[in-house]
Amino acid sequence: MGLKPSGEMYLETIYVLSQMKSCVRSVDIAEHMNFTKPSVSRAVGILKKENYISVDNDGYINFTDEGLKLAQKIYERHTVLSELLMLLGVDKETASEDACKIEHVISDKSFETLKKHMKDKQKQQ
Amino acid sequence: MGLKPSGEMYLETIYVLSQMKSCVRSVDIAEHMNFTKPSVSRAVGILKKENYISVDNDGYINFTDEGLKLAQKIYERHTVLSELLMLLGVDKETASEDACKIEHVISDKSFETLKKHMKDKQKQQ
DNA sequence: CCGCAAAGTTAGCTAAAGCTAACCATCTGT
DNA sequence: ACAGATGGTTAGCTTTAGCTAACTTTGCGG
Repeated sequence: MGLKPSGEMYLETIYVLSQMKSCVRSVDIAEHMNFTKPSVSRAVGILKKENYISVDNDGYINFTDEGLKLAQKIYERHTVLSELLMLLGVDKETASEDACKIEHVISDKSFETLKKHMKDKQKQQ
Repeated sequence: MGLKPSGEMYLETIYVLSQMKSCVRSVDIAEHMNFTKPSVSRAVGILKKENYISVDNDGYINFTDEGLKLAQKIYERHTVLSELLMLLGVDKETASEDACKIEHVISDKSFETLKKHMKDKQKQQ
């Protein structure tokens, strides 16, 4: 039935971590998000049950096709939104924080519009 | 401790209703937001307890100074954000829906930046 | 005056998503 | 070989914010 902001946040974190290190475990997520192990354990269980990730016997997490697609989508939103805010003069810290919130609630339609606007703006500068 | 998105949404709704009709009651909010009376009853109780509104003996709702200020702030965010999205080409419906979500999570800093950008954009067109 | 409709409240359910405490299973170092 | 660290899970608490069912209060119409 589609992920909630919280689930998307976990997925995005897994994506980011998977680009920084070869293998991602629950404990890495907990560390990175500053959540407790049980919280992560449950969230990972849900992502697995809903077929966004798989977890092998050693506790290493891998995306399913659907999971990867969604993670990349969220991550793109994050980067585009924070770049856009920064382009307009918002400091990096704030831009990233706000992008983190907006990325989970904005519609595809609005996001694509903003993305196009950002590209144009980027060119003309 | 500051209102959550849900509380802000109620406040904004009261503000909008108060501009459409002389008096606002809980049942009007319920009608407008498509929530049940008990849900609204609790929310109104919280807004009252936290001093954003007062409710007189007849059930009519009025803002406190703080409540009005916050309601106007949220409402301004809503209008500016949806105008901005529309200016960039997003349809009214979607723009309003997205504004509704973003208005509760964006920082003052980013909002003011976007607002300024919108004004500029508005002028040059 | 009786009865109904409208407005509000109370009690209690649910789901989401964080938490702690406590436990289990490995793996490692002396 | 066994103690402790590391990683994960289970059970159960808390808050938020929606819901239904059922109640109270009030104001009318006939």
